[in-house]
Amino acid sequence: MGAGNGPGTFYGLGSESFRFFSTFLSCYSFARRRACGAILKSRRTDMDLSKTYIPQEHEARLYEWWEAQGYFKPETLIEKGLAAPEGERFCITMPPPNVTGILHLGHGITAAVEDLMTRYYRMRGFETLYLPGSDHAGIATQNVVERELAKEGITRHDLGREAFIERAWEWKEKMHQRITDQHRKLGISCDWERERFTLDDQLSHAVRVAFDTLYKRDLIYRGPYMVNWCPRCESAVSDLEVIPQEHDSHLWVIRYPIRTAEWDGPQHIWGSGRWAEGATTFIEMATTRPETILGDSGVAVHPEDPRWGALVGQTALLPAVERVIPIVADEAVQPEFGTGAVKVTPAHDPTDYEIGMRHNLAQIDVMTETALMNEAAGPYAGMERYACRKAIVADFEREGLLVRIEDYHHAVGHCQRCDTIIEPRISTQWFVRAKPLAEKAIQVVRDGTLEIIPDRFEKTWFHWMENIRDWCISRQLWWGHRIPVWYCDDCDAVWSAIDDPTTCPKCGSTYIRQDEDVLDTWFSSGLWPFSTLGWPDADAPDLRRFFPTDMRETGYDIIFFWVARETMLSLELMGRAPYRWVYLHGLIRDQHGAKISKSMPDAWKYDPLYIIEEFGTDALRYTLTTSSSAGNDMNLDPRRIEGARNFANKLWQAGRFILMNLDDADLSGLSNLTGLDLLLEDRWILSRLHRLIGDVFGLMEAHQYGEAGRRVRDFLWDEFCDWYIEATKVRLYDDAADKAAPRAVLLTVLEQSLRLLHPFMPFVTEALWQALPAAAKDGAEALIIAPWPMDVAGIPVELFESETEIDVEEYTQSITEDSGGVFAMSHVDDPRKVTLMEWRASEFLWDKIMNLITGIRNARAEYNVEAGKRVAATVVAGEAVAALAARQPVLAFLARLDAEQLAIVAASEPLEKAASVVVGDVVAYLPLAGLVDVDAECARLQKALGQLQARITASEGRLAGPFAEKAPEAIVQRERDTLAAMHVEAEQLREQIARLQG
RNA sequence: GGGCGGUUAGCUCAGUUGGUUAGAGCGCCUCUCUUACACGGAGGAGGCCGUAGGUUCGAGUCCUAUACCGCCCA
Repeated sequence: MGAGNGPGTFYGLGSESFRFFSTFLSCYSFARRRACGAILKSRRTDMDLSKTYIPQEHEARLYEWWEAQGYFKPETLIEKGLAAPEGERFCITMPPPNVTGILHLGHGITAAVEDLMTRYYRMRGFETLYLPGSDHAGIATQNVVERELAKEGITRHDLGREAFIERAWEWKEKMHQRITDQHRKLGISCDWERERFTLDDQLSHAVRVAFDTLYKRDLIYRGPYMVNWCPRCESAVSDLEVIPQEHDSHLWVIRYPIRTAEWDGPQHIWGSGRWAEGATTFIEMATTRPETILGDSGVAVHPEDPRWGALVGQTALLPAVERVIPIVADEAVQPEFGTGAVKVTPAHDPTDYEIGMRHNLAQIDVMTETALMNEAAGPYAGMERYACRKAIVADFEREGLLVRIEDYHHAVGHCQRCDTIIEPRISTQWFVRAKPLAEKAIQVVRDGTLEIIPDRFEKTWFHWMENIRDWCISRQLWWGHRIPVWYCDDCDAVWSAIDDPTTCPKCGSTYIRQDEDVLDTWFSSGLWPFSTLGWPDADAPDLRRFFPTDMRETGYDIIFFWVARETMLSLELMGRAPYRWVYLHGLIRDQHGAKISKSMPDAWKYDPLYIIEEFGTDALRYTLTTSSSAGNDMNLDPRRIEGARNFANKLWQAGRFILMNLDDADLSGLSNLTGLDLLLEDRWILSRLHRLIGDVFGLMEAHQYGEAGRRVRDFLWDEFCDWYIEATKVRLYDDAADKAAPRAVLLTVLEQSLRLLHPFMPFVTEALWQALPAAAKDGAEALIIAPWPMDVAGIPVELFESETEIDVEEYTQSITEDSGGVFAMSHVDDPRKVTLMEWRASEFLWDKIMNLITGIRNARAEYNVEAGKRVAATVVAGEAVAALAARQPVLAFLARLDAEQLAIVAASEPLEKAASVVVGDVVAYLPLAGLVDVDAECARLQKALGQLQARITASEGRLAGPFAEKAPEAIVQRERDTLAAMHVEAEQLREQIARLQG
């Protein structure tokens, strides 16, 4: 190997395609110092791209090569002069995947979109950093590790905290390795040397500083409040971690006896069936959770409810535990629900908690941390909560206190991680005061500092932020960042510290202990955009250079979990928003819109690794980036992936074709395309490329990535492959023809298109690009760092765009007057502008030729002309005769006409017994001897005329109405032009019909 | 209950300042293994853009209402 900068340094692949590749690379590095024509020549004789594109032959080696070359690192871009040291930069931090398991398509689209952005900005010449990492995912990881332990028949308590954490680290190492491998397979160009993990020392330090800062600002507090308790995880969870699920359940209507003068308590024991004997007055109410009866400390009715007004102020006797509870009036009670009275269980229901606070009712916790009934539950102590429910309902029935049972459908909160039913419970926890943070987060979105794409999510953002509740951040787990708060056993001091203290700062006691709990995992990932860059070290170079970052790209499903928290924490700790844009992609579902889960029978079809194996990474990435638009879900149809695979191959074939047709070409003309003898189709494709580059740039800047990717594909397949490449065959297959122009244009268009497509399909584009001759690359050493196209042959995409819409007539005339095909406009002084106008004008004539060819092919098909048969034709071209005649061979080739018998004339008498193809004012006659049936031909033309006539009528109607006065002049003029053209074509059709009938 | 999104060809989806005849892939029909490509090529069929109103010279696109599907929040 030459300078050792080729993939061959890393892999010794023996395929033919690869041999060419390494040969070429060695040539390339050599060529940087001196001309290597001879080597280039020998290269082509033994080179051969594989017959089809085989992703496996390229992906791994290219990835390793890119990485080894340092292309993923911003430093490399500076060193190579591809980005300016203090110039524009682009930074995106990867949403850290959980170390719980393997990647799915959600991670796939995240990686694909983020890498697309990264590669785009890198090629744009920005100092670009895509920073990877992973998340310890506290509760989720702890759960999977516990499940692993369960297989061995042990619990985390058997192991103890330290040993358990060791096990969790082992798990993390294993999963992290797998996740990283998969990300590499996806081809993402992130800087692995900057990879972070939320439990890294530095990031853990950041968590402590963040906590300490917020605590000292009184934005973190601790206290006993109603929280969502997961009895399986034995931990509090935040509001967002509770997933409501619809359930078919019951409404139990029960009654409690009122203490009266006649009856002030039971004479018989609970369960005897005579407990309520003698009671005269009852208050009736409904509950969905009978087991919480045991924790009731009151009954509430609406103050204006006439049914129960008389009872307010009296007391009821709570069955089973015989607690005397007051009947209170509270606005929160909905009179229309159930009986209008509700039991109040302040320790087990958020609403009841509020009511209890207002009326000073006791908070009686009747359950343990694992949701067994505790001693406060009296006779039910020790029972599991749902067993207790059953038992207590039975007892109520026996005692005549169960009025009825109704069917009831309602939503019950489940733990996001383990699906256990959440038990609302009073518990002492740590909270972040969210309101002041949310106000700033609202502000930055309102004033446009932070832009959310698509913008409809801003509304969601505001709504959530405006109704935000304090964030419970403590978790009763072992895996995570331990809360940096210490308690002194001697003086009861409580304080937060960044470094572990050894003594109490107040009394000096050494009897201090750290809080047992850990922080919510989102607290640490909420620091991600700056902790990964070195914060809290304000002088960390990455922090200074890359913060605030530019993009947060993620699924909209975690906008609150993560994006909102990142933003709030960044605004509070850094004083500014963590990024400029939030780009939210949609969720991926299967082809029928069902959520993809491991339990689906065809889940394997949606495994990214399977897809990569089967279709290649590029196919997956192209599909994920172009199959939907921002914020919208995607029903991923495997057929689309197949289509993308086919596209990669199509591109490969185009590359093969071009390389095969270079021979020992002199490619010196590449740098000065406009100096070559460019024919109509050359100018056309260059014009199309010029437009494409401009459009794609606009789309990328507008974050319309999917549309950009589709445009490039459409251009490559429908214009470049189907028309341009086909058209060049006329010259490439003709030994007498000038091949320099088509070769140069083929190479230029392919090379520039590969750049545009690279962010979408990094591997096939790089592999192909590496195979192109150095002369076509404008000095770039790798496609991944090749500059983003902004011009074609020195004509910038933004040049005079509005002024260059060409007057077609002027152009056509200028070449009918035998100007040698050169378009001259004396009043335009900038030669680039003249060229561009000429290119634009060529679109008009080439369109005409394409339409003519399509029309002829259509007629051939209708007359069942043998596919390969060359037929004679006469084209009556009117004033386009010079332009068409100049491209006579292409017309003959693409329409399968007999070049010897193809006449292109300005005017002619209609041909007898010929099919006619009418395109505007041009008519092609195909004398299909013996095939043309007059009636059939008439019908064919009549059909075309009928369709055209309908459009003419519509157009005339439009122009006769208010349209002509009210619509903008340009639009009206266009309509007039169209109508005129349609009249011409209709006239031609009528003539043909008349000829046949006459 | 509040909010958001979707509803476009048989299927999966594009369609961003309203402007000629609404597009793609796959599938379907006819032909074609023509020396880049059958993971291909040529030709073709297929849509009153959920429904009803409205604004406008002009609506898939803007407004209102409504139906169905989905999501988020309470």
